[in-house]
Amino acid sequence: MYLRNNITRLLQYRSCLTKFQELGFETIYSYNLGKHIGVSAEQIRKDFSKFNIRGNKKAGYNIEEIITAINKIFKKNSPQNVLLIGYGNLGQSLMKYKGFSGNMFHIKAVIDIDPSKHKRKTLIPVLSPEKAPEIIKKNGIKIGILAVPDVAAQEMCNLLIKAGIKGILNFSSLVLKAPEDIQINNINLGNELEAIFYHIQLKQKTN
Amino acid sequence: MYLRNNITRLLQYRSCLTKFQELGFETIYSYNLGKHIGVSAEQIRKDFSKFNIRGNKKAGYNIEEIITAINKIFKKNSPQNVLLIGYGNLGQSLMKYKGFSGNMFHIKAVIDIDPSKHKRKTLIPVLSPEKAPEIIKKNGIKIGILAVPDVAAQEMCNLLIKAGIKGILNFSSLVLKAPEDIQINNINLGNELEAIFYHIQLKQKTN
DNA sequence: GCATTTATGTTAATATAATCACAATAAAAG
DNA sequence: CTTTTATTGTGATTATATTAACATAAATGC
Repeated sequence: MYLRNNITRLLQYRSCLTKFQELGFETIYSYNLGKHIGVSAEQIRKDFSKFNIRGNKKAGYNIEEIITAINKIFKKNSPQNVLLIGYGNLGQSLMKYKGFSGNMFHIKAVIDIDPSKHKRKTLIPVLSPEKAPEIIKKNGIKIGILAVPDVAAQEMCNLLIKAGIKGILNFSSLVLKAPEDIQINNINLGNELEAIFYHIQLKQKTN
Repeated sequence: MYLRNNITRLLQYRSCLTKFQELGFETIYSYNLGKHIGVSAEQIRKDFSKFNIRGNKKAGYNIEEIITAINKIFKKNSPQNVLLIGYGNLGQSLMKYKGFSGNMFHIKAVIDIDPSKHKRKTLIPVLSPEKAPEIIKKNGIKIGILAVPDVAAQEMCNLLIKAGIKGILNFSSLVLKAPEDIQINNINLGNELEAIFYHIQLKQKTN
C-alpha cells in the first residue's frame, strides 16, 4: 500500500534504529526492521539501496552506518534555526515541544502580531512581524513554522518568503500560495481526525 | 506528483469550497478549484467522479452539492466524541484547538497518568487511565488522540484498543503495534520539519 | 576448502496514481 | 433551430511505487 513516501520512511528507520542501538544492537536485518515499522523487507532494501546504504550479505546492515548515512542525507550535522510564527495556543505548545526544541532544531524567535505577547528579554524572544526579516536574515533561517489563524496565514507566509524563508510548516487549514521553489508542508489536525473516521467506517463495512 | 491521497484531497476541497460559498459563489469549475488548491483540474474531476459527485457539462459543479456529498462520505451529520490521552504540553494545546473542539469533534474527556492533573468537575474532565474504558464504552468513543511521551505510548495504545477504540491519532514518534483493523494515523512534528529541510536542499541543488 | 545457508541487492512484474486526450453534452450565441 | 463554445467524464497513456523473484555473495558448518 501507498502509505508513506521514502523520505518519511527514512526518518522512521532512523528513529527505530536509534532505539535498537540504545538496546545494544549493532546490526539489523531488513526483515527485522521492517517488522518493527510495518514495512516489507524489500521496501527497506530498496530504500537503502536508493540512498546508497549498503549492507553485508548474510550479516545484515550495520546500525551505526545506517544512522550516519541518514543523518548525512538530512544534513544533520548542526542544529538548524527556525522561526515560529504565532504565539497563540498552538504556537506556545510548539515552542515547548521536545521534537522541535530538542537537539535538532532551535526556535530562534517567535513572531506574533499581538503587542501584549511581546517579550524581548526571554531566551526565545516574542517579537512583532516587522522584526521577522531582520531575524531571518541575521540567523540565516530557512524554515518557518506557521501557527497562526487562517485569516493571517497567507499574509505571514508572504512576509516570510519576502524575507528569504525557503520552507514552511503550515498548521493553518489554508492552502498557501507561494512560488514553486518554496517547500510547504501542511499539517491539518482536523483533517487527520476526519480521515481516521473515514478509514474506520471503511474497515467496518468491508468486514 | 504524489503529494496527497484522494481522501485528504476531498477534505481540502470541502475546506476551500466552504470559503467560496461564504463569498457568495454557487457553482465552480474543476479548473478554478484546482488552481486554488494546487491540483490539476483532471485530478479533481477524477476524484469527484470516483465518489460519484456529478457536475453539469458547461456549467460546472454546484458547490452546495459537493459539500453535502463530501460530508456524506465522511458521515458528518453529528459531531463525534473523541478521547484525548495526555494532558501535558501538547495535550492541553490540542484540547483548546479549534479544529478539534469546534463543531466537528468533541473531546469527551482527557486521560493522564499524573493524579495532580486530574479534574473531575470541569467541562472536559481530566481522569486517570483506569477510567478510560468506562468513558469509551459509555460514550461509544471510536477514536483516541494519543499525545503522551513515547515511553507511555504503546501501553496507552493497548489500553485504548482493549476498551474498544478503533482509530488512533498518534503524536508520539513511536510506530505503534496494533491489530490490522485498528486505524492509526501518525503525526510526527519533528519528522515533518526534517522533511522540509531535505526538500529545500534538493530544490537548491537542482537549481 | 567445499557445501550449505541466508541475507542482500537488483531486475522484472505488478499495482496504483496522475496526466493526457478526447468524446459527450449542456449552455450560449447567432 | 443550428452552430459554437466550454466544460465534464472517462478510457488510454504515462509515471511512480510496491512487491515478487532470484542471482549474488558473505558467513557458517563440516
